[in-house]
Amino acid sequence: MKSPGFRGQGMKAENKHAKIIVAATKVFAKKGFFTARISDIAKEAKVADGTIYLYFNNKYDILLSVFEEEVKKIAENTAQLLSLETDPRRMLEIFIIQHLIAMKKNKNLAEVIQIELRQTNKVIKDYRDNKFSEYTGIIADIIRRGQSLGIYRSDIQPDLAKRALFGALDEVSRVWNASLETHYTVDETANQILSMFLSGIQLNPEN
Amino acid sequence: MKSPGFRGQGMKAENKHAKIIVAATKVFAKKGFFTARISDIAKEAKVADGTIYLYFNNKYDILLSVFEEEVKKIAENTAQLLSLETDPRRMLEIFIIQHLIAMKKNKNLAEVIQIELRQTNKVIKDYRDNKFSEYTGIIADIIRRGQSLGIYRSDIQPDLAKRALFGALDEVSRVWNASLETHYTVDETANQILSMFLSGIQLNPEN
Amino acid sequence: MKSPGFRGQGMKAENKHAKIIVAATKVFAKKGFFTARISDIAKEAKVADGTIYLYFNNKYDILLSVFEEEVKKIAENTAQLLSLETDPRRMLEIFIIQHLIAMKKNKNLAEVIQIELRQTNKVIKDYRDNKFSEYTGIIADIIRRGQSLGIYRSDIQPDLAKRALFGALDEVSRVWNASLETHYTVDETANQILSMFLSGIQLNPEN
Amino acid sequence: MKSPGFRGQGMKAENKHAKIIVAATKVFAKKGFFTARISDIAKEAKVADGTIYLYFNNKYDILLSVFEEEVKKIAENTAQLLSLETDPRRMLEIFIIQHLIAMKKNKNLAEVIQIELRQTNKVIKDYRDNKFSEYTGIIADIIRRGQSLGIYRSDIQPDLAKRALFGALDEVSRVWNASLETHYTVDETANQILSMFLSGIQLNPEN
DNA sequence: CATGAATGAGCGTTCATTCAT
DNA sequence: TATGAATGAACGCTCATTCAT
Repeated sequence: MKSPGFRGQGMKAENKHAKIIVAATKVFAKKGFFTARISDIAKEAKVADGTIYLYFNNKYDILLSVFEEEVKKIAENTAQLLSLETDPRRMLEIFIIQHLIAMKKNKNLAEVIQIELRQTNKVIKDYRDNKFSEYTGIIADIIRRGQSLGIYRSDIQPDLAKRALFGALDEVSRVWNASLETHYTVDETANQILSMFLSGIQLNPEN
Repeated sequence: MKSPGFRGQGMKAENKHAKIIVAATKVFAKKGFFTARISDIAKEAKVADGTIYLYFNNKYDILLSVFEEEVKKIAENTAQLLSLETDPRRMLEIFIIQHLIAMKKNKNLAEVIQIELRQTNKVIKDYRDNKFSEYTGIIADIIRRGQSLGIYRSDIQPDLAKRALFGALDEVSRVWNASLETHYTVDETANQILSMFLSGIQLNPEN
Repeated sequence: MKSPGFRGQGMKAENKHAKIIVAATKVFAKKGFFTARISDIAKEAKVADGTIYLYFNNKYDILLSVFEEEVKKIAENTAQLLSLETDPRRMLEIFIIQHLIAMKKNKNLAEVIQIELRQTNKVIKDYRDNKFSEYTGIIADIIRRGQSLGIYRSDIQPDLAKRALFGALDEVSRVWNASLETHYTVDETANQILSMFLSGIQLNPEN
Repeated sequence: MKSPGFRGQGMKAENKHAKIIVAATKVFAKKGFFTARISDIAKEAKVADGTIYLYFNNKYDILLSVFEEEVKKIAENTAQLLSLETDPRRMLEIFIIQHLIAMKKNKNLAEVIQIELRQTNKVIKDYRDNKFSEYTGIIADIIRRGQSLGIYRSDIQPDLAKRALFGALDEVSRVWNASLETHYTVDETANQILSMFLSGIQLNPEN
């Protein structure tokens, strides 16, 4: 990420940076990282091709920035909501709902996270995962808390369950964008996933 | 996919086709579809660049072929094993284990399925999903069978559960290739996923 | 070359123009004309990129200005010193020494003259040569004077000798900047060149 | 420098490589390295742009190759002719004549050597000079031989004289290409330079 | 069938120049 | 005058695809 000076920028620069991020998210989601052209992003953002390079080092830097900035928003929002809760069951519910809401609200972003970030090379993946781990790590934390409270089964591996839940959410919300089948509302979906997952990991399932 | 005539091919042609598929699977898994070059595949297959075009129409055709052929193997293998079973619980177990075994055995393929097929454009995705649906549809079928037998909760949407389970398996096995964390054996993983998922969808979970 | 109005400039403008010339000379010498960026010059001159276009029409105009202004200085200085002399041998000595001193003193300029002005196209070269001819023409004039005085060999072609001497001085002083070998002082070098050249063109060499 | 395989190339490949070298020499001479476009060279060589990259790594590699190959020819030719001579005066004559002949015969090359190789950065210059030193070093060797035989003045620094002579030849032949003035024949020019230079460095000049 | 040299369309990126402030 | 963000034309290079051998 770059930034063209900081004199009296105030808002102009911020706007342009944001405009490019939004445009890139849209274009990447629609065409994929490799198929997307810089000129596509520029056109979408209504700036010149060269302008993009005033704010980003290269094409991949745009992808990373899109990822970082957008994921940060979700992660922070979710973390904040969770800080008000103590019941691991409610916390799981919150995470699931928030994730699905975010994915549904920003379909472009969903694509970017789910699809584009599975590309490129290992180095990039590592970087991505470090960032992403912070987010998915929330799930594992909730599970561990539930286990220490005797609510969740102790034989469940938090890291495995974390992946299983994230994978389930990821695949489920992918449908919304691919629009391959009739799809369900966020609430329906969240309920289904939550009830399955909760029953699956709870010690004494009562539903 | 092409086929270079049928004059006196006998076996050579089949061998070359197969060699290219294997090479492509390896190269796509390692470098990704867009980053992989035709010459990489040719070199890996010990074949001239031009030879590839005797067996495939274009680069994307190779990807599709890799997908079709390899997925067909898994699907057929799984279908055959399932035909010997009637208990929806056992059937789910078989599916999960077989999928994870296949992913672990053929890491290249796992990457191709999980990563490469999330790229390219919508048209491709649709095509992919039609093919892939046959495979993941197995899960939905098992669930419906379990529901009609009164074993699985009737409030569970089979198509949603199908996606949730596939997503969970997909994400869980992704770790094996990315090797980001200490990972579990196939059996461990299968047990965890199975027990979570079974408890989650069973009407009266007793395990 | 431009000139930004003449309202109340006084001195500021002159300073800025000069600052840019100095900066450009330095940058061109270091990076070459084509590799040098306007922003490099602007940064070196501690001026905004756009400011440069208040004083020069374009990048090439800067190069020309650098050349013109700096060569003019040398030419005028040399011409003034020569006006006090009548002996063609002393005049040649003066030219050689002055040229080498100038090159040594202003290494950046030396690079600009020697290297940068050999780039660009024919049109430019012609222009350059017209300007430069005034300077190198001094050598031919000295030789002609010496020939008419019967001191220099009449079979020597002044224009050829002019080029030979300038080429020798040019190449010899190039070493100082490229610092490829142990190099000699101005005096040493001047003596060597002078004694060689004088012996070469004198009618009755007595040294 | 590259080469596309070595199976049964025999002549085709060689031809194409040579064609590109010739075309590049011509284009570089006409437009200069930086102003020359790869597509110019390709067009001149009647090949596709991409073909050039089958034989050269990049644009600069073409320049280096042109330089190396052409200078090697001159250097080898001159060295061979010199091996038949022992008189330092004749040897100097041979060098001067051969150099001027080569420059006159291949005007494109002359430009490339004289102009283009003064560009780019220090690293390149060093490389150039190492190569070029082998050639200009011949002059210094001749002078040293003449000094040890008592024919050339011992107070002359061979390395300085070497540069002076090369610079003189360089500048003199530059005129042929710039065609700025009426110019002399090779013989005329060689005679003038030789007689000046010989008189300049001989111990007892008798001409 | 097999080869791999040749092709050329296409894209990421740079940077001289402009212009609104 | 001065600034520097914005522009967009231009180019080096890649690589999927073709085709003469």
